[in-house]
Amino acid sequence: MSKFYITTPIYYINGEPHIGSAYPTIASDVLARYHRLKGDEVYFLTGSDEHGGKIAEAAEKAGKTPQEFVDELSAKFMECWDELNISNDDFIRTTSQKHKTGVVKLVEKLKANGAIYEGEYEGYYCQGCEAFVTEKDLVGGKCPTHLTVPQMISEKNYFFNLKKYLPELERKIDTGELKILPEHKRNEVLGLFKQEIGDFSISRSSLKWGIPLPFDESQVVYVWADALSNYITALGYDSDDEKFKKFWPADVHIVGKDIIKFHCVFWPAMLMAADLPTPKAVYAHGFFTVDGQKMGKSIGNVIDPFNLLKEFGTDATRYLLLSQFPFGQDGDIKASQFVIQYNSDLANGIGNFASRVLSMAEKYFGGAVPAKNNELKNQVAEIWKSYTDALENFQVDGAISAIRKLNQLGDGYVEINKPWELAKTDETRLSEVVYNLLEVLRHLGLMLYAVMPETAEKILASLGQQNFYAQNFDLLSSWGVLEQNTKTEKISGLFPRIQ
RNA sequence: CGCGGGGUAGAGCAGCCUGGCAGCUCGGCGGGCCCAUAACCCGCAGGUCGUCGGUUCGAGUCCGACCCCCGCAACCA
Repeated sequence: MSKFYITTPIYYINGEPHIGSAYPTIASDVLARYHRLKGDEVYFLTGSDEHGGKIAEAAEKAGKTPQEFVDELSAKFMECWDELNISNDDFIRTTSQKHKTGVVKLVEKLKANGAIYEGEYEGYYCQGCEAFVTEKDLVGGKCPTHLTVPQMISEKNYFFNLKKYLPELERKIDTGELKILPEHKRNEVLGLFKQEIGDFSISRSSLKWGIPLPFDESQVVYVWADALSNYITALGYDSDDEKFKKFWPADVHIVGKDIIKFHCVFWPAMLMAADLPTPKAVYAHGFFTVDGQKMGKSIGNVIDPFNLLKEFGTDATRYLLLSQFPFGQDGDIKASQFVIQYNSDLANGIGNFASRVLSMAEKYFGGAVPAKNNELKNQVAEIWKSYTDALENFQVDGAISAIRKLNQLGDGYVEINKPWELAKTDETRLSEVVYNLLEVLRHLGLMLYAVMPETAEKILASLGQQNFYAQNFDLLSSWGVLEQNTKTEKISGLFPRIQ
């Protein structure tokens, strides 16, 4: 039994949870559930990034203190994950005491190891925003919100000596000691090393809403040093030694492609500087457009996960989001496609298959599993292989393809064998066919568990397999687990059609 | 010369790394079936794979040039 530590990004909560944060969270949940089913000891972490100027600003706009503001929003995120049936083991908040002490210890360690030096940060500073702005933010040389010309000022900052760690880091990425996936993202990161990568500042004096720097309390730990640390502070870096030792390094950080550089360069370098192992893999997922356009409030095409949940329910929402395009690539989501796909894959596909198979068992055998038969053993084993291969490589969409294939195998098998005719002519053959169908349904349920846990449980329960996750996975995924005379029960309305 | 993604059937996508029958889902059309959630199965139509050139016995795939679209990202460290 091995361990599996998987993380999502921690979301910057200056707004409500939306589909952009739900997507990687669901995908990570699928991977976490798969590994648990396999028997791995899993630690699945998500959380919220709650410091920084933007949050202070948003809080002020809402007439709240920053702490009140993030308390409310982080609760919203937790509620959303709860409704999506996310099985995270912890939800790390960067304003939590556990995190703060961890960050302080990490920064002290970096300082002690000589990885931090004092320097000057130069940039345009907008008095109105009370923050540094980049030239890109300016409109006609002025701050777009305050319509003033920002001043070029410099302040004392503490810098992280990134350069010192780059050659060793490049080697790790090159040799695959730190895997960056998908492949093209790895090339992108290696490309960064060919350009100049400058040291970055890990503190700010102009910010108030953050963690005070232990060796200079006039400064605050700058966001990235603060946020990235969550992956170790959640495990109790320097406070809960046992948990930390057991799960660190992370097996995979699931990240958005916008934050690759921070996760593949800054973060591993910081870890190296603190004498800690680097993560085994960073997996970057893609972004999506909605109906061909970038999702945005101004366009009005934002998809709210709570609305999807209301319309389709937890399991279908999970399925629909993950099946739009390959995980790890960009793609487009069409709102109109959801209903179509729900009906075809879930109602007509999985729901109907479960329904037809279980009612045959009921009708022809009085709801008892007939004698075993191995006719579909090899075909199902092959589909399992594509399923596990996909998930071992974080290809969540590949698992969905395997599920579809198994569903098709089952439906096709019904047509070929025509049980309704066998019922009149050949009782023995009928029992073989129905056994095979029930066993296919069991495998389908098992494969569904990672993606649609509630549906999986319903299907497996209908076959008398309530305690499936407590069992040995190799056995469980092999053919012929369903014992003769096991009681079956019909399910109704697994996925009712949507008109 | 900032960086990245992309252009393959009516729609959405895979295939390209590692060249060898152009594939999947939805939709359309036709047929079959009656176990099932008006579900399921089979077949058909539909593509000069963005353009031009090159390499090759063979190019969607490799090389070069060009055209066009999108993003720099989830509301913004």
